[in-house]
Amino acid sequence: MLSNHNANAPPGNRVSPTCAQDSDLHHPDARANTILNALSESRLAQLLPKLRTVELELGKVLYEPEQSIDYVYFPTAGIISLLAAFADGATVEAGVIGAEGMLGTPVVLGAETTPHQALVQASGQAMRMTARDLTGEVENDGSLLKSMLRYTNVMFIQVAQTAACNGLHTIEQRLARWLLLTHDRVRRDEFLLTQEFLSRMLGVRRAGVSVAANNLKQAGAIDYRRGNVVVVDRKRLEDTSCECYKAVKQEYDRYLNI
Amino acid sequence: MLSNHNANAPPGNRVSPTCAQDSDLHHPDARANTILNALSESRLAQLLPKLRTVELELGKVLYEPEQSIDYVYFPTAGIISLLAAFADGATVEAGVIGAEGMLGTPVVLGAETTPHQALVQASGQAMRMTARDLTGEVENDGSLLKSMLRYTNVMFIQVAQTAACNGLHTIEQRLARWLLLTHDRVRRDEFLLTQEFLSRMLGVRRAGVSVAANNLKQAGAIDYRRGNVVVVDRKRLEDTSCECYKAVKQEYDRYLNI
DNA sequence: ATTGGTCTGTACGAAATGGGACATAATCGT
DNA sequence: ACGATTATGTCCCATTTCGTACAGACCAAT
Repeated sequence: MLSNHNANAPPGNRVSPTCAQDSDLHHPDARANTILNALSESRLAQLLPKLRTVELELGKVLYEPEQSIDYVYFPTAGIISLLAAFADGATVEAGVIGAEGMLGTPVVLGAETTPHQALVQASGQAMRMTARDLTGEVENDGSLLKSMLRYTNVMFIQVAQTAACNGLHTIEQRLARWLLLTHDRVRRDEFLLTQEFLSRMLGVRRAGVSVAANNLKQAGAIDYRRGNVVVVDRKRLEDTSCECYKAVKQEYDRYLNI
Repeated sequence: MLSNHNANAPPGNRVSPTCAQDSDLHHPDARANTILNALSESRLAQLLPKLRTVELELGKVLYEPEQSIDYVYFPTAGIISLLAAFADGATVEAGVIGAEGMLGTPVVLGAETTPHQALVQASGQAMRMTARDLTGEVENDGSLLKSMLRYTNVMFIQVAQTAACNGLHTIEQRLARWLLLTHDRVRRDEFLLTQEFLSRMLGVRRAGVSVAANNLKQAGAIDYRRGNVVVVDRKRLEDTSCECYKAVKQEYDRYLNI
């Protein structure tokens, strides 16, 4: 689930997982993921033998474009980016996935491959299941499917908003938005992030990121020091960002609260 | 289904619907839509009482942002655009829907509203069903759901590619791509289209569209005259467009041929 | 034919971004 | 401590796009 940070919250604090559906947390790992957490205790218990906890290592590529999908991932911490890659090596992020969702929606939708690259943007852990197992489990019982489809809907909304945002807004606005998306999911005020990496997420030059990041730094919104970003003033970030952030956040909040 | 046009095809020709699953076309209207056409004759017969043919009138708004979805539409001819709208009145197209798909995927995914505007971009017809009926039908039998989910997957891919495209490519490239997307779906070489309209689809100034369209005209790719576009040399359009067109086309072809 | 509305081509300066390069600063490994 | 590596800030110039404006072209109705 996405955290609601206060401005100037102390760095390094962690928001404890809330709103577990069943009060007895027999499966704390799985329950940290919103999709799995939506399942009944018994349904989750059925699933657990097929789920395995794996580390999400920073920079690791989980899906390669046009290759078959072997596993789906339900993150419990960390962030995964979905990237469009081009022949000339350019990349642009289409969407971002945290503990509120899953990597592998194409499997749910009946596809066996994806044209996108999936990349760990912030390290963490995930519950992993084979695509084959997932397909089988969906046949058994509809609750998991429903949970995943509801997530697919907000993910679609996020990607659609990114399409509009990339066309209309400045690098600085988009950077602020991107940092907010990350802040929500990483649930820390400090995270690792080079400008080179950011430039490949936003699909712009690194020099452009450098200028934009510096502006945010001068404005007191963030602190930036050699691959280490600290969100200093979240409110200011929100003010700098375009309305795209709030529009999508609203949909995610609705998704999380139903 | 999307037509495969030859360059310089005579204007006004129509590609007859192909690959109907059942040889006896008892429901020619419905069978013109790829999703409905994927259904068995008996399953389609069950559905027909709840489907009604409606006109898609040019410029008509089918969904308004944040309002509840009353109907889903399976186009048999014509095009529907999915738009992101902003507070200052700006709009950008996130995706485009023709007879290969449907408007209303959020209903399939369990949502009751959509943040997007849906707008008829090219007139035609659609089979319409209430969102409530659709939800009920999905419970009955999985074949319709599977068909719709497979479409949702390619739609997602289209939107993701649009996100990348809007960030990386020039107005001229994006315009060429947009015309190709329209050409595939309208199945005519000539269609109605003002530059003002195009500017709201691409999220750029009308003056920018004017220059780009003129370049395409000078290059002999299209003819353009007061809201009337003619695709003269499709190959040239494809060469002008970015790789985004072919990347998505490939996914749609795969979707259509399975 | 005239008129009014719509659509299109074009112009100008301003702003944003790209392509490419380089110097500086921080960090790491030895 | 020191050199190598990596990350960042900055610069120049070219290109693209924006914001705005205006005139010409086309069309429809009178």
